[in-house]
Amino acid sequence: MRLLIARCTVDYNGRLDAHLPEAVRLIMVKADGSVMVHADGGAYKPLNWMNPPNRIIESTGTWTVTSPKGETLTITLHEVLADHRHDLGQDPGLVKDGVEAHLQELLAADPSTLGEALLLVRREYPTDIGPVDLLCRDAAGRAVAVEIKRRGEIDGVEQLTRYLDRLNRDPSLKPVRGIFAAQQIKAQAKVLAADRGIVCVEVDYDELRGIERDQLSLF
Amino acid sequence: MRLLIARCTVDYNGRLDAHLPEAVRLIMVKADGSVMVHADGGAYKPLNWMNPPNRIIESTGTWTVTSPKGETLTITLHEVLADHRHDLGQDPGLVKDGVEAHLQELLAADPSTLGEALLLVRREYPTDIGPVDLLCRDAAGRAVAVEIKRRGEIDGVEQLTRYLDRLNRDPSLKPVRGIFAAQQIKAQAKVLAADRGIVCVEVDYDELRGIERDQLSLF
DNA sequence: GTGTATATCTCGGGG
DNA sequence: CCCCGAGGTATACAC
Repeated sequence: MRLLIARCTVDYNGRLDAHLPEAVRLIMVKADGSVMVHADGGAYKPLNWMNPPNRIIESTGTWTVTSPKGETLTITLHEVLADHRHDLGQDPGLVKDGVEAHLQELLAADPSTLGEALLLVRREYPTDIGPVDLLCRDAAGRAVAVEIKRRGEIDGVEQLTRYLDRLNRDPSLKPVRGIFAAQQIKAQAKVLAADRGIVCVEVDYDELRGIERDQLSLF
Repeated sequence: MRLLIARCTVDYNGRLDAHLPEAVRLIMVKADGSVMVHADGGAYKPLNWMNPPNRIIESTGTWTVTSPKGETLTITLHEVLADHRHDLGQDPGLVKDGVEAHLQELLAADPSTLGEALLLVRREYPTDIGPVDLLCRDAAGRAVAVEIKRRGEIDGVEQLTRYLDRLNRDPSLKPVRGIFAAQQIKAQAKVLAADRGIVCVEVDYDELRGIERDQLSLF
């Protein structure tokens, strides 16, 4: 990684055109060819950047960074105040917990946590406009589509509505009803869901995880 | 701005839980209190970060960053390889061109570029679920709602549909029809729009800008 | 590769 | 303050 502190002007031409007037900034060049221009505030997004892969041409006082997609970043260096180089090596990577995928796993493992007797048919059940998070059958054998979000907002209800519309065109499934599950569901989303006959369920992630742990500890 | 190169482990607890095993990384602390932990790849997103405002407590070998929202970032320093400090000063900021706002300006200035005689009623016409990009009247005096996107995708059609649904509840506007305008519209979005009686128009931004320039040069 | 959905999205604007 | 919409969104994942 190379860290340059320099008084510079920067021009980006690509998906849009952008220009940075002269000022002192941090220019970061990563081992994979990424280039970022940072100001001393406004975390964490750089003012300008180029995603890898890139070709970096360094001539006197000017860096030209080109991507295969035809984007260019031109950095004009007026004064270089520091130029640090460090070898960081490969990063072992981030371990995450608490995102939607986990919630989906937990609910797939036991759909009855949604408040009624449900049997999982398939996770990521495919339709021609995208996959439904869970497709289940209820006690009476009727199809139930479940859309899972970490935070339930209006877009999620729209999404589930589109899926229901699609699924209900399949005679082997029809009639399909919907359950919208999330850790928290916003009032607007609840109103829209109610309007469309979709049931809302707020699930407690920590509790769910606790239940799973308890079940595992039985063995 | 402070730039630390250090062998470290990092833990984030907040909107989710995340952990970084021991490795050499860049730790960037900005003047506004932002903290970012970068690896030597994977532009431009940090592995971990905290947005300002923050309280940073530095004790021997451990940094604890706390936000008012109850998020915490704990950095354990195993070995500090470098510690650079630089004063960058205030940044004059970025100048952009070519985004949706500009497209909206150009179409507002001359809605007839959408392919028929239209008269602008108002930009950002307010409804209680959000503002419609353009509200116009056609040659026959009928209301037309226009949704503008840089790239036309399925979400944009959903958005316009919601607006039309709202606007059609207003007797002074009803019936309102929709035009979905974008530089490029995806096939799926076109299908959904057609299904809902919404007209799709692909506009050429460069040409539009050219026309504007020509008109200006008449004066 | 395209299409779809997620994100500690970030960021800015308006009520 | 929240809510909403845009983004050079980036990123992962299924088809």
